[in-house]
This record gives sequence, C-alpha cells and structure tokens, in this order.
Amino acid sequence: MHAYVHIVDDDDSFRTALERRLKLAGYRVLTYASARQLLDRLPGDEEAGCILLDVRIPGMSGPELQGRLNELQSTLPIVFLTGYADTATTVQAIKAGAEDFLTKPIASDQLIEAIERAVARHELARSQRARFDSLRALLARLTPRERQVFDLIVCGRINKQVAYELGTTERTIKAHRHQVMEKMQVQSLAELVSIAERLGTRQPGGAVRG
Amino acid sequence: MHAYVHIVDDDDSFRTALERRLKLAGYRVLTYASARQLLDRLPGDEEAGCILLDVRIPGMSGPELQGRLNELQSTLPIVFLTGYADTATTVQAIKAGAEDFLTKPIASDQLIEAIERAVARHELARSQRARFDSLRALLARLTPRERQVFDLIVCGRINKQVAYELGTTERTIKAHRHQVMEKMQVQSLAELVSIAERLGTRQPGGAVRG
DNA sequence: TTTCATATTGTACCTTGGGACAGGCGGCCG
DNA sequence: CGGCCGCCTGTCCCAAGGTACAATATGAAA
Repeated sequence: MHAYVHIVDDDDSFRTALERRLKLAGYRVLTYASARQLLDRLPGDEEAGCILLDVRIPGMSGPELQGRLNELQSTLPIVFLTGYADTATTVQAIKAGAEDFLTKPIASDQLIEAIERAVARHELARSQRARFDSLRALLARLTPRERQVFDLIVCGRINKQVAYELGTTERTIKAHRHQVMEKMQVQSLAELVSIAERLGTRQPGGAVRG
Repeated sequence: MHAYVHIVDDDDSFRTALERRLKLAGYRVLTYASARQLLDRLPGDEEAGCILLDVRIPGMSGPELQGRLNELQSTLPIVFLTGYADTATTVQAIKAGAEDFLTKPIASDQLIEAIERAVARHELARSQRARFDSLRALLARLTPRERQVFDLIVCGRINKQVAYELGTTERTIKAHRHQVMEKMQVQSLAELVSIAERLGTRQPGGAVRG
C-alpha cells in the first residue's frame, strides 16, 4: 500500500510531524499549507489516497475546499482533522461526504484506521468511476443520430416506431441500430438497456400512441 | 402538512414542552419515553414524518435505536437532539444516515427547518420504496421456473440459449417468457431489463460458450 | 477538389420473437 | 377423485431483428 496522503494544514510543525508519522506508517505524503495550494497542484485520480484536512486554515476554509472539490468531481475522500469541532460544522462536513471528522490530538492508530477506510473508499470510487467513464466514453462516440436511436430503443421502441418518430425508414434504423450495438460493444439489447440504466440516460418515455 | 413527529426523550418536561411547540407549528406529535416504547408502537410508513431522538436515554441509546431501525428497514428519518454531543457520536450518527444532529437548547425555526428536511426526505424515500416494493411484488408472483427464465433473458440470452441452459425446448421458453412479460406487466424486453436493473437482480452473467 | 464521416435507402435472406391453437404430465387440495 | 396449477411441448404463421451486398447525398476536412 503506497497510498498518497495529502495533508492540508497551516501549522508547519504539525504538518511536518504528521508527515513523519505517516511516512513511517508507509504512506507517501504530500503537504499543503493552504487550500489554494492543494487546488493548484490538484492530485489526480491516478493513485489511491485521501486528504487530511484542517477546518480552520487561512484563506479558503476546510469545508469550503471540500465544496470546491465536490464541484470539481473529485473522488478523493476527505478526513477532517481539527482542533475544535462544533457540531454544525461536523454534521455539515459528513453530510457533504467527508469520510471522517477527527479532533487533534489524535492517536496514530485511530488516524491510520480512518486513513485506511478513506483509501479503501477511494479505491472503490475510482473503480466505479473508471467503469462509469468508460461507458460514457463509448456513448460519446455515437453520432447525434445514433444517439437518438439509442435513446429510443433502450426505451423499448421497435425499429418501426423509431423510424416513424425520427421520420425515416425502418431500414435506416436497422443500420443505425447496428452501429449503436457495435460502438457500445454489446451483443444484446439487454446489455444496452443495462448501460443506459446505469448511465441514467434512460427516461421511461411514454408508449407511442400511433 | 400534517406530518408526524415522533419524540423520543426521557425528560418528561422537555418532551411535553417540545410536543407543545411542535403542535403549535402544525405537526402531529407522538412521544416516547424510551427507545423500547418507540419500537413497541413502531410507526409505519403510512404517513410522512420523522423521529426526534435524544442520544442518551435509559436502556437502548439513541444510536442503538438508530441501528435497530436501520436493520428493520425503517425509512423514518432521524433528527438527533441532544444536550451534549461528542464528535465521534455525531459523526457516527450522520454516517448511519441521520438527517441532522442538533444540540439543546435549539431555536424553534432551526428545529423546524431540520424537521422539514427530514419529512421531505421521508416523502421521497417512501415514494421510492413504494415503487420498489411494487416491482418486487410483481417479481414475487413469478413461478420458480419463470424466475429462472427472467434472470436469463434480462442477461441478454436468446430463447435458444435459455432452453439449452435450462435443459428444455425453445418452445417452452417462449411460453415462460410470455408469462414473465405478462406477470411483470411490461411490453418490451427493455422495460424488463430496466426493472431487473433497478431491483439489482441482474448479474451480467458471462456469455455462453456454446 | 478529393476524401471521409454521416445519414440515408434498397433488396434479399435468415434468425428470433411472439401469438393462436392444442395438448400432455404430475402434484396438491377440496 | 376431479380440478387447478405449474411445467412442458408441438405446429403454423407472422412480425421484428439482424446481416450481406450495394448505393446515394451532403457537408466538412485535408
């Protein structure tokens, strides 16, 4: 386990001490004195890891950074680590998806436990994200027309209905449908529907009245 | 809005005061002096509502009750309301799905806000649950054989393959398949797959090697 | 201007799905 | 025991999906 731990804290000595502790525990550690710094050298998703984040840091606060990272679709789990914790902030942080909320001083084993949970969650999130993204990539390769056909067939329309709704012929739809199956790398309608369902691109769509 | 608020607190006077406040705010209120009492007269899902729960109550604690209710598949959101809140308990409660975690004394408007959020969430959860349950009910009406056919066709098998895997003929599968579509009240394979996906009864299942 | 991707359409043929109609076998319950 | 249900099976036929082979048109890119 060579997971990255990103420490964001304005207290130099605390940061250094924590860095040393975690390196001894086998982690790769990167430190940041402010939220800004972390955003500037934003860690990607290439490696499993997590963020250890102080609540009160100069400039952008911990929860603010959390919000920003959420906006940026970051999957990096956050473990808050702070001196004083008021209930509202704690609740807000956890609701916003933080993996944990710990108070200083913190026992090493308890911290490591939290980090391990966070890293495990990150690994899970990454793999889910990877699957999701690869499906989205496939979908993105469809031409606009193919995408229209895709949407209709995963809603259960038969070729004839699709042809009617798109103002073309059944033969043409067969061609597009073939392309769709090809590009989405599926052999059956069932798989196609399953993908659509998982990507959330499937609105049941009323039955046709023709 | 005639939502039910279930107050669980061992402090008689607090319970009564809170009950009065909430009734004035238009809620229907039920009070319980212990976790046991609430479990005994367990509120169903018929009406929207939420639970106001103290952390430290005699017998089963707030978080313990929360765990028990989660086991029981309760959808009733919990708003913790307690005098003293340590961080670990707060984090644990929110992670376990509590809607909020407030400390006494609490301003009415803030409490009402939390209750409103909880009730809204309950309404959402109830409607989702209802849809889910109705699908499960349909699925439960399938005979064992039909269920096997269902599982295979939503994985993309064609009749011939299903027949082979179940050691019977294509004709028989057609009959079962017809029954499945009938009982599940769907007109297309797409809808059937969608249901399977939402019910999580669909394991991709490897391609057939025949 | 040539080339490429996209969108379109056609014919012919085969496979798969699905309905209509009809029947057989075995277990469970009143 | 008779009837109901689950399960199985058959034939005929049509509709829908899928493929091979082929071709046209248009706009954008090289």
